[in-house]
Amino acid sequence: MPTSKKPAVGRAAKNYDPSYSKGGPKGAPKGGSKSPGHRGYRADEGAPKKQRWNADERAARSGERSSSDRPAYGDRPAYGNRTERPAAGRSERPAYNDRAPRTDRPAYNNDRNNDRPARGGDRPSYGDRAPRTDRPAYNNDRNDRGGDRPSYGDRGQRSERPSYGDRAPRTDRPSYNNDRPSYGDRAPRTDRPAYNNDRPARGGDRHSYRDRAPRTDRPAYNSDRGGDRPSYGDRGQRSERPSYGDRAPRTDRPAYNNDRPARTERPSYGDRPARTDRPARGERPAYSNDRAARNDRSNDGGHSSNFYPDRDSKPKFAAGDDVVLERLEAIATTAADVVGVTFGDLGLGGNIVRELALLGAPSPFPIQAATIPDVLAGRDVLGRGKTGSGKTIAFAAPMIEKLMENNGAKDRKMARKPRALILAPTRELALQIDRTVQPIARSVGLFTTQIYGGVPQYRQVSALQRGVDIIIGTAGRIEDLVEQGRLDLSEVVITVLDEADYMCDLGFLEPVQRILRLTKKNSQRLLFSATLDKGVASLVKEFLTNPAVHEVAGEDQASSTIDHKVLLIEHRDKASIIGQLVDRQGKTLIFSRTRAYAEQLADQLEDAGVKATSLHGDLNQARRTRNLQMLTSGRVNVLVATDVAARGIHVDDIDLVIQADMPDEYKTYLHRAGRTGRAGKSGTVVTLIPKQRRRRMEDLLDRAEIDSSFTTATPGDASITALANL
DNA sequence: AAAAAAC
Repeated sequence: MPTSKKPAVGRAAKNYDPSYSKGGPKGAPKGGSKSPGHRGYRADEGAPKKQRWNADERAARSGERSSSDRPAYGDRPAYGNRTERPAAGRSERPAYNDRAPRTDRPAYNNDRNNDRPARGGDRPSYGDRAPRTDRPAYNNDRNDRGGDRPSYGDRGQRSERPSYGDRAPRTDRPSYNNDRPSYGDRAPRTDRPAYNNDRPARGGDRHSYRDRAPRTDRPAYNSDRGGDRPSYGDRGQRSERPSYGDRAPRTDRPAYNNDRPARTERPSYGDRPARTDRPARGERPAYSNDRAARNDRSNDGGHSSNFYPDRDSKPKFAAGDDVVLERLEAIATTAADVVGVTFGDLGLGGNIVRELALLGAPSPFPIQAATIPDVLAGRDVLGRGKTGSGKTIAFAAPMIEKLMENNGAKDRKMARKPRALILAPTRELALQIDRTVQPIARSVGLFTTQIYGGVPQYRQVSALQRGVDIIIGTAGRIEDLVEQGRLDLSEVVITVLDEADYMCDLGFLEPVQRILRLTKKNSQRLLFSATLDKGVASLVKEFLTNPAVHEVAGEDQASSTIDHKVLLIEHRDKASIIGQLVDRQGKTLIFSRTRAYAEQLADQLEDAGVKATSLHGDLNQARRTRNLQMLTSGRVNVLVATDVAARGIHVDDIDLVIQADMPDEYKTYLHRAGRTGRAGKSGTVVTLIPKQRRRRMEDLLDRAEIDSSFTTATPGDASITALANL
């Protein structure tokens, strides 16, 4: 019985007001009541003048709330009702205010303003949001759009904004507010061109597809909505509902507790013998650059026979060891092989070729020329091309061509099962891949959707219900939807693993295996990575058949446009040295080993007046998406990230990568470094280490086959200012 | 250590 408060408030009564349970009748005045029986009553504090609790009070008391007062939300973990809440509910929104702050409360200080960007100009269009009835339209899977408006925290507060004043505690916010005005333009996202730049794949001079942005035919949704089916009449409304997506992020909350101290020093691995079982580059079998020879290699079978490591050698590759696995024996393609070859020559159809040109890829890069014919031929393919060499198009374009050939766009029936799957290790990467894949797919009438966590699932699910052909996503949510019976992978005939070697890492391998087992047996699988090695052997063995292995010749340190420097520093100087390095014009990406340190460092830089933000797994997806976008758009010059940003992420014009903590693995080094020096531009990688790490660092660089200078540095040294002036 | 799920 609702009026029986006993059970519902057991905890509250104990903690707050023992007399409460005897209390007054239900239906008493709202919070701040003068009724002694009501929980809002505060005899000692002139209730009348206390209109409303401020954030602190709410935080302090939120745990004591009686669910019977707010039956709808009491312990509601999900926001289920929220979506149904009638417009009227909005006037109640004050209640919501409490909730938002709550989520972050434990880590109030960490909660760098990032989360409230949206507040001001973002929501100008709220008024027209009215058409709630058209909600079905939500289908539009505008995933990453949602990202912009992280928390409904801002939502409710809208009308109550005045009360913001009480929120005092967030003193760290100041600079943010200043930026905020410019947020206004965010909503329409006309500035999105930046998105297009994200396409990781294209190196070279093609990074200029930004000009392509104004694709008026699908302006805003370009990247996100898997379902941007034109046939969906609701399109128009979309712009008015930009907001919903972000609600979900609450799930990230618990993670905030990590106040673990940033560990910058790891015990000691130094004694691990440097493994050099990798054959020297030169020893690799002679490349057959001959196209004809390559074409009939289908019967060579040679690659796969010695592809797997010896069984007894496996234990050597224990997790945690940074070892260089044997290279895959690959067919190498050189740039010279590709001269004069067009995408059409490789077997792609007219629509796709045209779309690629629009994307800024008029002719194939070596890795694309190498893998496209084999993918079209239906073979399993392993592809290795250095960071930014065009791997996304290398698998995406032929994959789409194949899907189209087999019954392609004719099959538009609702709830058709997806026929292709692209798996990525991080959500940002999945998003980015979709930005490349979707336009190509759309050019031939195929549809894509993103399936990744951290955002509400309903848009993803409804996209699936409408029917999509290509799924791009991360492992967790994909498995989740499969378990819910909302996603059926049994018709998937092409599966791509991007960053395949990483997907074989501890923690990723098993989910990936489970997902692959759900796809059609003996279907086509494509594995790509810049650091593809025999670490993928277990996957290859179970899921691939006689794979063709491709790489691009001549991709070594000598051909790199990246300059590497190691600074030997005192640990206590680290922050000030970073501050000095970052005092410059270009975009800088800083890698930290832990989320907490990334957050802390970003805070420190901001405090020092640097426009900086962070990217790591402790942020909700909305903030992740937005913070990355802030670097892309140039709103900040500095992004401090964990290794979540190490792989695949493409941001134009990052010219300096700073490793505030050295990476554990040589592969991580290569991927982090690969965020710069893209598109043939020059870039610099600076790694800060205490001098006792020098030996380990040298070993790591050896494994990565990188030459680097080592310089002892203290704050203010010329070596540092020189770097800052690059 | 980080990443990846949570209507």
